Amino acid sequence: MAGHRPSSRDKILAAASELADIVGPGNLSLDAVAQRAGVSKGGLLYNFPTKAKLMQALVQDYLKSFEDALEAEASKHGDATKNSLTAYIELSARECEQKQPSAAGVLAALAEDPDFLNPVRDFKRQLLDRLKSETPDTAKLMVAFLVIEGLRSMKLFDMDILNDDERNMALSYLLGEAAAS
Amino acid sequence: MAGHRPSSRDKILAAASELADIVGPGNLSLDAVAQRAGVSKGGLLYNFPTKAKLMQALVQDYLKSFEDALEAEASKHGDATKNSLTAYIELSARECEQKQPSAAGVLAALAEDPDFLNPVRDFKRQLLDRLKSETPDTAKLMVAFLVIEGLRSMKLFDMDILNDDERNMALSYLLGEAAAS
DNA sequence: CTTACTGTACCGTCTGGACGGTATTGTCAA
DNA sequence: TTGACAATACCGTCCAGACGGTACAGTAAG
Repeated sequence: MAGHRPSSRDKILAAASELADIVGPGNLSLDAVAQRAGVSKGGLLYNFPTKAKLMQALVQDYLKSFEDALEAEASKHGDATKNSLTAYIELSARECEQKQPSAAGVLAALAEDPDFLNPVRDFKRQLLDRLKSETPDTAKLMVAFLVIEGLRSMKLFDMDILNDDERNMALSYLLGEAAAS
Repeated sequence: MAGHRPSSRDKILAAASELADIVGPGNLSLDAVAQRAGVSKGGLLYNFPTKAKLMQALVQDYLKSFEDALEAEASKHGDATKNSLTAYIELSARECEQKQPSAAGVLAALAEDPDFLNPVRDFKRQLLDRLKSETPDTAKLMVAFLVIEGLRSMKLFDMDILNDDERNMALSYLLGEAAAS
């Protein structure tokens, strides 16, 4: 009762992501998710009537946390001391350093059916459009956006190709270019 | 060893990639692959004793075609009229425009077990090291490398977030920066 | 009475892979 | 030349188990 109780729904979502990370994105079974979430299978299916619904929720959850982080960043220095591209780069740099378990859930959704990623595509296109309207140099924006996508994909695949120095080099280059705009 | 006419092996590999693209990376079954390749399941299992071996071959195949393209690019203008980073950017730009079905096979391997991507990581790290030794400005190299990774990941996920103009803007910016090094 | 589950039993389907068989092509001693 | 054998490259069937999903009776809390 005391504190914030994690709902079954949240426990299931977290368990699904963690499990996807452990067993591989394509080997996620409802039985295993229910067990890890400390929920009966009937309970899981009460919250998510089908596996597809679970996958959609996993993606929505991922997008939601992304959106929240963006909003938090925006309200932190709400006025125009920094341009929005700079804010986005800094946010992404910070996200790069911490691991985000929910990403594995997105991969599980992808494995099930690539169409589950459509909301991600739409979200990113919207984000890019917003950035575009607030950034004078489109070429530099594209470069920055793509660098961050590259970084994000590496993290998604858990491929630590770059070391910290190399990552920071790219990021600070971007920040310099963004400030010069 | 390697036959000239399309061997069963090659047909199976192609069928697997195509099918992964159709049914989703995580829903690839040996039966379906065999059927599409025009081979019996026994025949498939003769060429690839386990599903894991198939997945490994899919990844190797992908890497091989990547490697071949790089080598072809290098021998095309073998001497130092262009630096190697410029060559890599141009190659990637060209790859961006054509669709590559083998990418779906890589996703299937990922869905099965993320560790199957280890050879990809190693290959890319090696590539980056080579580029690093031949490129004076490391920061610009990192930016270029990451932009290309971003582009590649979008293609992998079949997310056409950017239009041609936007893509070319980023690419020509990179080319300009690379030439200035 | 409703909400939010638990727990168990069950169903039809699909899956990886084992296995035994077979046609074709070499290899090689007599 | 021939007959015996072996290797290659598959085919087709079968199976134990896992899977998503259904059904339903029970229950504890508000």
